[in-house]
Amino acid sequence: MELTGTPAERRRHRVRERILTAAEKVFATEGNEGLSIRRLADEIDYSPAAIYKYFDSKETLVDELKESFFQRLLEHVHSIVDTSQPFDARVRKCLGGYIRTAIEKPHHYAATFSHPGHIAGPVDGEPGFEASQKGQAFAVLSGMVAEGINLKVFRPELDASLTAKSLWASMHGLAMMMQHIPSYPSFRPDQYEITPDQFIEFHADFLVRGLEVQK
Amino acid sequence: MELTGTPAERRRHRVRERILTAAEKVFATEGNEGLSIRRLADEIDYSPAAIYKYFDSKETLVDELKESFFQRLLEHVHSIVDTSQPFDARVRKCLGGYIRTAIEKPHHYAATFSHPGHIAGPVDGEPGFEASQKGQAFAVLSGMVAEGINLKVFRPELDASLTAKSLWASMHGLAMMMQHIPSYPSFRPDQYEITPDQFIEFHADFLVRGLEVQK
DNA sequence: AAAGTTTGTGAACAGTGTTTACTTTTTGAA
DNA sequence: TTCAAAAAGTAAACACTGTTCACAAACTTT
Repeated sequence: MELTGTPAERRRHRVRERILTAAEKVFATEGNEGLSIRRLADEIDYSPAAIYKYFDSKETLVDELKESFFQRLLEHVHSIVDTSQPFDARVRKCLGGYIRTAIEKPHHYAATFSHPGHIAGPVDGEPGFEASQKGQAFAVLSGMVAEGINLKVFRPELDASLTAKSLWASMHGLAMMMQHIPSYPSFRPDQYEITPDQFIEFHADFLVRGLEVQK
Repeated sequence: MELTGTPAERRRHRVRERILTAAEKVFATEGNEGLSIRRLADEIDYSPAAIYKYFDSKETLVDELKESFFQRLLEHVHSIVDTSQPFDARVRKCLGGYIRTAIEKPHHYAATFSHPGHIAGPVDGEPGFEASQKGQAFAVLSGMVAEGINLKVFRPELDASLTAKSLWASMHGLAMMMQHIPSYPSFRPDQYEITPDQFIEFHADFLVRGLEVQK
């Protein structure tokens, strides 16, 4: 627990956090629609107008929720990538970990990528892109692809940047599908049962195989 | 122009269509948020309450918009598949066509796959799935994969159903990314310019190559 | 203790989807 | 043609939403 700043600042920070944690709880379970300023005010025993002393709008408040979610997502992927496992296993775990984390908080993930809120911002090539969360996530992915090419595991003619974008899109797609289409992975229960985790593995495998050199 | 039914029925149908086309116009440009019942009522010179004589709720109205969009999407894909082109070209055109149509009406596409509205419904294995739009779209895709396996173009150990799901998710992901992340395809303009169409092609190619037999 | 700033509030504004009671119009049969 | 039943259309209200504004209370600083 940090005890920095004047008492007033600390008090302010405490209330701000109370608002954020209350918002986080509602948003995680009911999403943006279920999160209303009045309800939030009720839960922390303040008036609705009070919240506007701490946040400019509901959107900026939710943006902070999305940002800290994306931060966790990024850290999780990073923690996998930084492992000293064989390249192949690392890639698969990284892709799978991304989807799994995305599915854990569906509302957060969908909101992050649906409204041009925080996922907008600097684009590759523009100043500040590398420092942005999006830039970091992209760097992890395209770095992995580049490594695969160097290791001669992935095809040499591949462009790391473009391939990373295709990979990300494919991961993103599965994350969205598994959220929004009921029992997406478990189609055809007559033939064989397949768990979400197994399908994620299948998907990651399907993508990685497309990159590998043909021998 | 069909002249079926009693005059009353035809009149009713005409008003219903007026509502739908007005809604379509607004929804296409401004999405669900921009489409309000009052605004709709204004545009067709009725009272807001009148609309509820034709639709149970705003949601069911929008569901109809989504449904007819998905119908067009399906028909477009079908028209490509039914071509007598070489298998490889057909697959690529089909995948690309899907994304292109999705991007043409971003709000429709995103809404269709975001809220469990009409994309919900019977799941593979349940009765009525094959007849549903989702079921038909899935049949097209998994049929193509099965054909590729038969032609020994795709790897024989692939499961057509699972693979189709992975493919669909990957397509879906790119469609969403290209909508929501500004200039997704054109990253790294310093290295080389790439148009959205070129990126879609790259993506489809990336996916298909992962399915092909290694020679 | 006085002045000034921050924090909190009740009430209102402008929206939203939806329902209710009511009137007008249209329909179908006596 | 007349007349009751059904359908179409509406104004007004309800219960929400995010947000703002004038004002009061509390805390800080001088």
